[in-house]
Amino acid sequence: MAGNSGKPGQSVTGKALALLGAFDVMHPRLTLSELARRADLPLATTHRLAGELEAWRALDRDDDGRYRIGLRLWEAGLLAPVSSRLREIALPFMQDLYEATRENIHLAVRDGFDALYVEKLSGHRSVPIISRIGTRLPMHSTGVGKALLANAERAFIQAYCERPLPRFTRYTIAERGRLLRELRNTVERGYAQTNEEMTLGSCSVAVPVPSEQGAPAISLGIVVHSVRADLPKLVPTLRSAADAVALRLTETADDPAPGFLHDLPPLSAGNGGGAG
Amino acid sequence: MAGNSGKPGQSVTGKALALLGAFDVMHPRLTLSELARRADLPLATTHRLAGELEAWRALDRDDDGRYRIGLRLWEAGLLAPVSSRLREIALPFMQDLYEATRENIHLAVRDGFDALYVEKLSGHRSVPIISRIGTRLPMHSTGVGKALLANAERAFIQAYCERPLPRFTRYTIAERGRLLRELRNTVERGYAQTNEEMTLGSCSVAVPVPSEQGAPAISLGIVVHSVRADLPKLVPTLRSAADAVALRLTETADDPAPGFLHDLPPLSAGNGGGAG
DNA sequence: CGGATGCTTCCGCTCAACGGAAGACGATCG
DNA sequence: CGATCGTCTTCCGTTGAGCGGAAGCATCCG
Repeated sequence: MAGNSGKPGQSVTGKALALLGAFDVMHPRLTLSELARRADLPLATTHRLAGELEAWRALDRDDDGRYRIGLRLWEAGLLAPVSSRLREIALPFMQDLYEATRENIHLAVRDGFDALYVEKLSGHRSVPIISRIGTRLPMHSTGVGKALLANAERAFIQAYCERPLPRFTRYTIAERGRLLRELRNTVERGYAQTNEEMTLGSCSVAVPVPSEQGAPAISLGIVVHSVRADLPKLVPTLRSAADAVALRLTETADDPAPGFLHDLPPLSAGNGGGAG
Repeated sequence: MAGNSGKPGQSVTGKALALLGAFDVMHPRLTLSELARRADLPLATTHRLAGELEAWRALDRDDDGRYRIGLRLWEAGLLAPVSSRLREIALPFMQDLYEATRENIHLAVRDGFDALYVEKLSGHRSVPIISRIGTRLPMHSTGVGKALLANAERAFIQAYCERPLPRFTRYTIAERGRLLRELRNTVERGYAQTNEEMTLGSCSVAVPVPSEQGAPAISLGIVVHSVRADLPKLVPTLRSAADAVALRLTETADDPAPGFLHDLPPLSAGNGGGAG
């Protein structure tokens, strides 16, 4: 870097991004030293860069001096297509599903080898589960995950199965052969199902959201208490919601800015300009 | 910058952030040239930096080469307290409100002179309105905004009123004196109300979420068709939801990572490390 | 085919970025 | 109360990462 020591070859941008990447669900608040350690950067460097990020409000500071992800970064992130298009379109349908069941409703996309949770609705009556928006869970142990995996390309499924398959409960399908069979069943049935495979006490059904070749894979699912035996009954409702989402997605494929957005009123804050 | 021309005094980090800041609701997809123009950077510089951001997946590219906000940035943004704490806590209560009314439910915080929408629930039966998660609307013309403004410090209200007050419909309260009177009423009543002040055809009620001194100001509101005359009837429900949210917020004030998060399973993708 | 527009690569110059070191601060301990 | 430790902040001389104009491509259009 433009400097006189340290390991060369890392760009400033890379370092700044490493700082952002130092935060995760388990570590949403970090002291300067923790930040430096986790991003693997010298303290002085971390201090300077974090200061710039803070000035732009990509980071915020707590009263106790800890760093957190800032409002401005949150705002920017919401412009990602998963949120500004997919979530926006799917939400009303998910609400319908919620009204019908009052259970956890999940919307996930495939990203790498994970199911990435894009939206989750849950009320006070829903089973508490670990999924959260923006987190990743494995594809072989979750409903939405299985729906995504079962409908992926053959080579992808193969690659997935060749990796270690973590086991979470005694019901998790962690054996290659069984998983492959399960996935074939899933495709035939047209929907995925889990029974206490991620968490004891909860089970789920999920369906793929039909998508064109090349478009990101999406799925929609419901998680309920394992005592409910009539899960498959929910499948038709689920499927019609998924189909409706797919339809809206193709209909609005090339809207520049989604929805009915006339010009927004003049804003005031949060436009602090570049740091420097 | 470490370079040989251009306007000095701008840091690399500042430029990278300027690129992120070039995206907004009206411009969620940008070509390289647009990006360069909007961020006010030379094309070559934009190209290089955008490339690094893309490598980290802070940006993505469309099939047609346009840049968009990337998944990784979206994930990072979700770690901001507004999302990972406030939204997480408020959502079930908002669901209850939605079940009871099937109307638009809004959660907003005060940021600068704007009401920043943190969460919005709406189903197919709700009035379509322009609010979206992550967008800002003025405080004098929206329900949640008035609830925030009315309960702000005296000096802040003063400062707000001295700025121009944009008018959106013929019902918008755009006169200083009337606005101040309206805000006093709001405080006395204990809830804010709007009647077609932002959009013709819709009106709203909102209440502040009680918060400690120094904590960010939050409010909760409902937007309905203007034909519904019984809006104030909703206030008690709304208020008890707001109180419940406030209580949960103080109860969980210093949880490190929210909720019941045992260690997450091993992730695979989306951890591409720094760009270089 | 000429001209306009937009994307990508090249490359030598230079100053922004670097980070060790030292100072300030605060908490804990004997 | 002085010593020790951990954390945060500032300073400053050195240098290679970043710079961006310019040239090269790729499309599109009349």
